[in-house]
Amino acid sequence: MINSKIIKIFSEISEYYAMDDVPFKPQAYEKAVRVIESMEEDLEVIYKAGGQKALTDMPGIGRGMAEKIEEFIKTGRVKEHERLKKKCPVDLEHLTAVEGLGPKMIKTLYQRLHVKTLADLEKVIKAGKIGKLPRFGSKVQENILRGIKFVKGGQGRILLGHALPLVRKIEKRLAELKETEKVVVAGSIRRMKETIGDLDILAISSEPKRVMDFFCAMPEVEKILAQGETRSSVHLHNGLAADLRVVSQESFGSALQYFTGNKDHNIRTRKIAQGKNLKLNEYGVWRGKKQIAGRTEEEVYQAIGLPYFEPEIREDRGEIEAALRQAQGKPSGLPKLVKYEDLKGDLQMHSTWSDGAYTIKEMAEAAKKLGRQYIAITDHGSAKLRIANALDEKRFLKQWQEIDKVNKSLSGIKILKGVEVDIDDKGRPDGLSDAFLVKFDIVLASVHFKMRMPKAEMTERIINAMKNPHLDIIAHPTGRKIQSREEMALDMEKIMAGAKETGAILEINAYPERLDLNDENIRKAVAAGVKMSVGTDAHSIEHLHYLELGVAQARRGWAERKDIINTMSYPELIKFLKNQG
DNA sequence: GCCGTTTTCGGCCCGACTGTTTTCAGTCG
Repeated sequence: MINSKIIKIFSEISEYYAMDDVPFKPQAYEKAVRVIESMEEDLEVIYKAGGQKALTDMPGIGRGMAEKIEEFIKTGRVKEHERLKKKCPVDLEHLTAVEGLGPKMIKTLYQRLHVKTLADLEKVIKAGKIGKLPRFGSKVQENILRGIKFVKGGQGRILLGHALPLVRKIEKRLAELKETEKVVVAGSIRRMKETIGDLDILAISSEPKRVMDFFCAMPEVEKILAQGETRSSVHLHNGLAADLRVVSQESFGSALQYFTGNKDHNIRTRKIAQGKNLKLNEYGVWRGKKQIAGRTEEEVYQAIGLPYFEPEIREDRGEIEAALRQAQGKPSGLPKLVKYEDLKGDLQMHSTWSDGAYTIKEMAEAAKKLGRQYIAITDHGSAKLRIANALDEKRFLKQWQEIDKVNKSLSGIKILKGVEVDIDDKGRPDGLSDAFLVKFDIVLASVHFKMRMPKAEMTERIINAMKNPHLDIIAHPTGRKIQSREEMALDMEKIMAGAKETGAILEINAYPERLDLNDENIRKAVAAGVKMSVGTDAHSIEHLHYLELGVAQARRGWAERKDIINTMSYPELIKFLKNQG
């Protein structure tokens, strides 16, 4: 996969052009970086399949960049990048990560003091050499030192599921202030992106100063980066940066629209406004100096001739085009996204019978409290019994007795007898016979070992599992763990075609580290007409909340209610699973 | 450097905050 290398090279080219005030090129390279960051396919594969043409078909990639990608594939380098790097050979990746340090300052530091790395930078500041440079006063030095510390603290993006509890706590606390009329968390949290880089909080208040004072004094705040009347920025102890913006009622909708993003969606909407001789900014939609919209997002979108977009799909991944098609009465418009409350049950969780922390009864009671109508207990089944305390046929028979008992004693929730069975390297269920599997209400198949097989064999392995009529769902189909384990090598086109043909269901595993399928693969499944299920993979009652994360990814993947099987009622689902075989 | 149902040339989203610049550059989102 060469994408990360191209991303690094293009980012650096962008910074170098910015150092020299080259107009427009930096933004062009930045845009291309965002596009490449959000794609899954390997640029090299795309190039090998379709040459430069296939590359320039991507948004933001034109001839110049396609040539550079080609050059990198052929020679392993990009001459223009090397030329620029030679002029200013510095560790851009880490220097630019320092808050408040941009290309101009990095250039000055290199030219005047030969600063190349974070260590160099720390050294010259501590040696008192930096104060002689223009625009490097004591405050700047202090901020840079703090920024270096922050970068070294391993600052990265945080998993959505890990950030949400704190975010909601802060949101609630601000909302309860008497000085605030409304508080909403915007940004990637509102879009429910799988990882988030910072918090963007928006508030309506007629006393912004007091709200800002309160915000900056919260116990989670480690350092105040900026504090103004309309915007404040802080670093939190957990490594997240948080921004609070206070806006007026009249501008709340446009501010929410703007700070929800993403950036490319916003650029598109602003251009569309421009095309109608309007201006869209965070204060409203303007015709000349007259504000014509801004109180609500619906109003803002309407004013520029667009429908409302659910936050989860605001990624400039075709939603604007779909809306425009819809406006012209053409097919393939915006989807009617599955709703959070459409989910009736949870189709993967574990109990004390295998590696869960709570009994079947405790899980069922907790799920009922969350409004689930049914759950599937899917304890591990495998010949490799030592793994995750997996069950054999004998123990399953005992476990079923317990499920029957709990089903009798609990009203208002149904428990399905399920299993998450390992599949071997040929896609065969490991340790449980077909004659036994058929007795379960629902069977999940998953890969837990030999995850590094070559692409063709791994794809074959999964498709073989799909062909087995006793296996209903492929659990966490790609095996990835966000920020820690790569996806297994799979030909997703073939996987989708295989699922469509066999009627196999692909799981959207809602566990924060997994979110697997991810949003883009969900989109492919939707397009292929493949059904999906959402399961929390809960190992404790606290994890049952994760269902929301899975639905969020389904929404980000443009899934509708019909695409997700656990939007069905219990009787519908049982009938559906029986027909599946 | 990219892009195009008003364009293959002439545009390119827009504003807040900081610091030390006495009028604005740099950075960020």
